[in-house]
Amino acid sequence: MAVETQQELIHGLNDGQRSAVQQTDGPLLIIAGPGSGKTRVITHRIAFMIAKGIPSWQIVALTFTNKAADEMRNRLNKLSPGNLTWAGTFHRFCSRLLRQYAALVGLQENYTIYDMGDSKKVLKHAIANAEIDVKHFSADKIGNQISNLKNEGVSLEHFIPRPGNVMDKILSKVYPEYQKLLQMANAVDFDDLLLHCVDLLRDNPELRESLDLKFNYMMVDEYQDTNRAQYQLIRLLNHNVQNLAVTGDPDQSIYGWRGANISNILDFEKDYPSVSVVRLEENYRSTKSILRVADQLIENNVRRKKKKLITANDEGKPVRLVAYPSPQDEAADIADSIALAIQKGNRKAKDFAILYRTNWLSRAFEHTLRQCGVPYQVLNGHEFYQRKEIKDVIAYLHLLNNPNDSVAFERVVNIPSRKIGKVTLTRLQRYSRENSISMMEAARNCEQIETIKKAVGKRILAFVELMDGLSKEVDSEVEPVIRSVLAATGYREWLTDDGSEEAFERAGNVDELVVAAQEFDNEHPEDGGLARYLEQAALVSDTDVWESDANFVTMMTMHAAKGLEFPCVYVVGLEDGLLPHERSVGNDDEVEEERRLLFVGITRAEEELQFSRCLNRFRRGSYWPAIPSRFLMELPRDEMEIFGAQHQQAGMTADDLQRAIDSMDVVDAPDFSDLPAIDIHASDAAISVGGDLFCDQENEPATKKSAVKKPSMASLMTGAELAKQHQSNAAADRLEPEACEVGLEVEHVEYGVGKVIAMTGTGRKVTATINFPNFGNKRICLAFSNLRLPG
DNA sequence: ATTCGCAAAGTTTTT
DNA sequence: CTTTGCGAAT
Repeated sequence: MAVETQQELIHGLNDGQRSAVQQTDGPLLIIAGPGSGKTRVITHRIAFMIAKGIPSWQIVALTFTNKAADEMRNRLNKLSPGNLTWAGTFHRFCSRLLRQYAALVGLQENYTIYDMGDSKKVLKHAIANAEIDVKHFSADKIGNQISNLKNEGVSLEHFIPRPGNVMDKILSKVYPEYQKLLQMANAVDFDDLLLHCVDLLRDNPELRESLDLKFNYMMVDEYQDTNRAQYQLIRLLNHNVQNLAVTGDPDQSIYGWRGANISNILDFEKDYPSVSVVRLEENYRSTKSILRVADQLIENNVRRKKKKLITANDEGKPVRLVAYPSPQDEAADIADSIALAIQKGNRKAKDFAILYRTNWLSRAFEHTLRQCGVPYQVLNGHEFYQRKEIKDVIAYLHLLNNPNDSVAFERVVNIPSRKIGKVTLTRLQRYSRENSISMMEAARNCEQIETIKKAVGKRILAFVELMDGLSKEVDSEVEPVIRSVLAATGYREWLTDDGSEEAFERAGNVDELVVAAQEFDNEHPEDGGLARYLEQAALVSDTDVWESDANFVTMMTMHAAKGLEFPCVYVVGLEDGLLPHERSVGNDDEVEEERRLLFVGITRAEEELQFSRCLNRFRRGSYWPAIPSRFLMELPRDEMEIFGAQHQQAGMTADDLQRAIDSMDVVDAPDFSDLPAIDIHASDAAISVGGDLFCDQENEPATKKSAVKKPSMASLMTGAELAKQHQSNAAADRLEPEACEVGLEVEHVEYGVGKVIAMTGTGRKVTATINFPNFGNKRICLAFSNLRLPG
């Protein structure tokens, strides 16, 4: 019977897939291009192992998101019911491991996982305690450095500051203090979850060996996105027993910025010399025309192993590239197209995805989709859990679960107001630091603190008693605990006190939290409880909340889209500075990562794909001409459909472009789903020619060019456009920062005419000190002001 | 202790 | 142009 099952499991797989499934032992590297049936291979491989007689509890599968893990578990349960394979994210895996061995790294099992906001608060305390002047290194910078160290697997005792390095000198003071505060709070940050586990295994050889044996078979998905700490963890758990299979695609490595090390996958063959390598190159997802676009784009990366994308799928429709006058047009047209396709019955809402580089780009689309009555879901971050009211309630739960959680203490001690203010808090903090105890302990002993008056101490003790009382009510279910907290603190009443609409909405969010907790209780009858609930709340990711079955248009970042697929994909905002992001230009490796990001975006599409960019983009207060993304030059434009660039020709000046923009007739949204396209080929369109506007990166950025707009026929403009025009006109004769010099007469909207008497700063921070006859001297940052020449 | 007002900074991407 | 954070005032 077992043999028959094994046969069934490899039936219908291609050669590469089959060989990956059948090689259950020893190190295995699966290079899997997009849409190559990777998840299928992984699940079938695990089922195959189980069918072979390998105990399922010896198998661990590490995935990138919880969603991917759920998906895997579901599929696996169909192939192999009742199996005990552990599937989950690295962070969850480590979290579980740490709960068990917390004491070995100086924690208690009920430790708290701090999110970024929480860790930042701790960091600020650490910086203050270390008496570091944050003049030239911001707290964020320092935090990033610590995070980078941790991602590199450098724990405190392995950190050796380089002599003469200023940042290292700061880190040598802040890093230890930060870790000390975390430990006192019995808390970890995200990076610590991994790092503590690495330390745990490194420092306890016999434990390491037993776990190595216990997790006999390991699989790691998205291996190209693992960082050094994760790499070390994997190596530590696959030393004696090397039944390790990793899957990944170097072309989809998009997390370098958070420490992902692309050489982890490129060097896998060196790390495990006896490795077998399987390549899954056939794509089952996309049309030929989409794949050619993806292929040609990624060919431009230098640091890469060549790989071909092949598919037996149809040719499909040509990929579209559209230039819109403004983001409003972009959003309106795309929403219209989607609405029309749905209306005509060609598509469902859930067939569409709108992908972008940064989260804020979703706003315009939310607006237009709502107007068109198209249902949508936006995946952005842990937005729900970041709300003040939610964080407040969760903080109470954290404090109940882990009374030493000082960040939670500081958050809720005066919410609702208990007349325990900033000064009192500072006194408690000092006491807690001097005695190396948590805030809660300090509060308990507040009568010992001379500087705290009796009356205040009484209020503090009342709070301590409140929490003590609540902690007795903590039981196996979460929902009743939240209800007790709300009841005992009067939080909800405090929230709705002012009767405002906003307050009402917030109360609604709190209610939603209660419902979510209830659901959690129902779904986790065995393995629930406060600790697990809080762990889950801390480790949810963007895509985890994505509802793949519900009928919504999906909007998310290209990062979040990894691993997903949609029939129709819109990749929007393809402008230099957005993609590639302005913070990566100038660094070749980072630009290559941006290119991979677009590659990921493209390869999400099954049947239809549209790129778009805008000629103007609203940034920092007003509209600026936007340069097309350099990646657009790298696509096979001769086979794509190009819209909206009709007026652009090689050799245009900025003014010419502006005139073209003003007379653009793309305002009436073209209907792509239906009309025969006006096919403007590359030879006709300026963006192909390398006209200096688009291709010559040596040129000054557009933001520095004159932004003069010629008025166009008002009768043809919508209200939004008029508003936009107005704004542009306001900026029309705006003084260019580099034209400003001492002695110049300038005019300010509010202060009138004045004379520049001094200039300070460089780049965007150039500031002029200007003497206005009626207002005296004013310091004005040129990049943000509306200075103009008088007259 | 809270509230108000002004100034500076700012927009990646996420476990 | 917004938001956030800090400082001063009540």
